[in-house]
Amino acid sequence: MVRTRFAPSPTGMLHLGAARTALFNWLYARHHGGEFVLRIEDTDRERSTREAVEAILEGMRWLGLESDQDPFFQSHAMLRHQEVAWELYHKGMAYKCYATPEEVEAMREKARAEGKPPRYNGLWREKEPGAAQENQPFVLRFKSPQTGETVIQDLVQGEVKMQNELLDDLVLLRSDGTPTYMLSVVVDDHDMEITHILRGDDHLTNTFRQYHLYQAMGWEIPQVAHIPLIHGQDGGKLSKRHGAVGVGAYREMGILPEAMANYLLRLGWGHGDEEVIPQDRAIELFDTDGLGKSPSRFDLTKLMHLNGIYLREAHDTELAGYVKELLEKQGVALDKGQQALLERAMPGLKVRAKDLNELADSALVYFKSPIELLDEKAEKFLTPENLEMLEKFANVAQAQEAWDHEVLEQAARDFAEAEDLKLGKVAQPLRAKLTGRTISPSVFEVMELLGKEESLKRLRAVL
RNA sequence: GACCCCAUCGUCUAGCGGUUAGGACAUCACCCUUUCAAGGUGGAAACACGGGUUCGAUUCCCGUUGGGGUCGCCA
Repeated sequence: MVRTRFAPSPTGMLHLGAARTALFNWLYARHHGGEFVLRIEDTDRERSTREAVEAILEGMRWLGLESDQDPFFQSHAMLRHQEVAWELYHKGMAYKCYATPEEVEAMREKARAEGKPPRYNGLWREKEPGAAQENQPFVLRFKSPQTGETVIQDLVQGEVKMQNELLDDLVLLRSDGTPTYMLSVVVDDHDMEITHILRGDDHLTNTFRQYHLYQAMGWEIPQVAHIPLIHGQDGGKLSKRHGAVGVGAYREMGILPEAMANYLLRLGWGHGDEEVIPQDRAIELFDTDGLGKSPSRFDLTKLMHLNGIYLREAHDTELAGYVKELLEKQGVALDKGQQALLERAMPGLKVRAKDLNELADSALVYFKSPIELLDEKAEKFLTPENLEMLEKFANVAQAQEAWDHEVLEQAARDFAEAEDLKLGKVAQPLRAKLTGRTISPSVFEVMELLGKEESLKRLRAVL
């Protein structure tokens, strides 16, 4: 059975790249009817924080990427990792290295100077510790093969080769006895029976070193797929200087999780001409053959476009729920009647918004008075002549028996004709007076939803 | 610096030896229109370069250039 994992280290926000990796792993498992698990790689206790774990879980929940098991914390498996390290040692596949960090650094410098890859030179590989090493600190290093080449079959990159002499003897246990990342991932992926690893291609070179660890333990090697990283607009690795990199920030920008997931899916993965791919369709289509080999740039504009699409297709009840919350945050509480109004107003509002914040703001015309909302552009429409004209129109409106947008629009058309005005010359001042803004859904729709009483009240109010 | 990876419109991508090189975002024009959106129609826009292989290369191979990644007792 297919089993994938997402293994973030909890040192900050849920990065967009990480979110995409999580999404791919989740989709791969779902597509193949397998399982998806979350492993928190918190072995660096200096940098790992409780808040970061929360942010990751929160982000995953938001994106709808539920895992099939409770999150596994790597730090809890430390004993197991050490056990494997010592097993390797007893099998003669690892050795104690007494070189100090300074000595190792010197080796690197020397190699660098010789134009070779900076690496540990294997000083203690065959050397037996003498009396001088008694009670001295040491690290446990893995005996990496020094000759031949390693070939891995990557689901995305294809066949990738590496000369083994380029690999140095990686540290398995630090001088304080704690396991390193390189050891822990391998042990955990094996113990958790992970069959497929989809991760950023910054891990590609690690794969060669991990390969030999699997071999040394006689373990089966999982399939790997290294996906190119997400870059910023300038082509560099996506980082803070490109703007928001945490999914939480996009949530706050009013992005719908469905849109975020769809956008992330299409960054580095494609299926013909399909652009709008909701979750169930994504599960149906996703596989590694659709993954691209070249890095892609993050484009906020396209994300926003997709958000608009999902916004328009979203259920009015759902959107009204989001908006209600956002309005409450700004201190605008809605009673039951207003909530119903909000939902009815949604079709007219959602086609005009590109994110939830805009949507919430546009809904204000129904809940705040024109005086409160009045902006400069709208004010310009409220000239003495226009106000006079609107007074006349108020009488026309009041005379209407039925109160719906069609009737009102026809009344406005007739009125405009009688006054020898274009409809726009009536509608725009009307909008300004009614909403305090120059942008809103159809004024006639606004009037219908506001109701006759409220509409006339606003129309006749002295600003 | 060494090693590894990548290279189609500005961006995301389709293409898997023979296509008028397709779609989407953005952009421009027009239409619709009470504003703003949405929508409709149309336009401009790409195979990085140089060698091969082949009857024929965007597609296969090599090199150049450009970009990215990795070289920790971080993960």
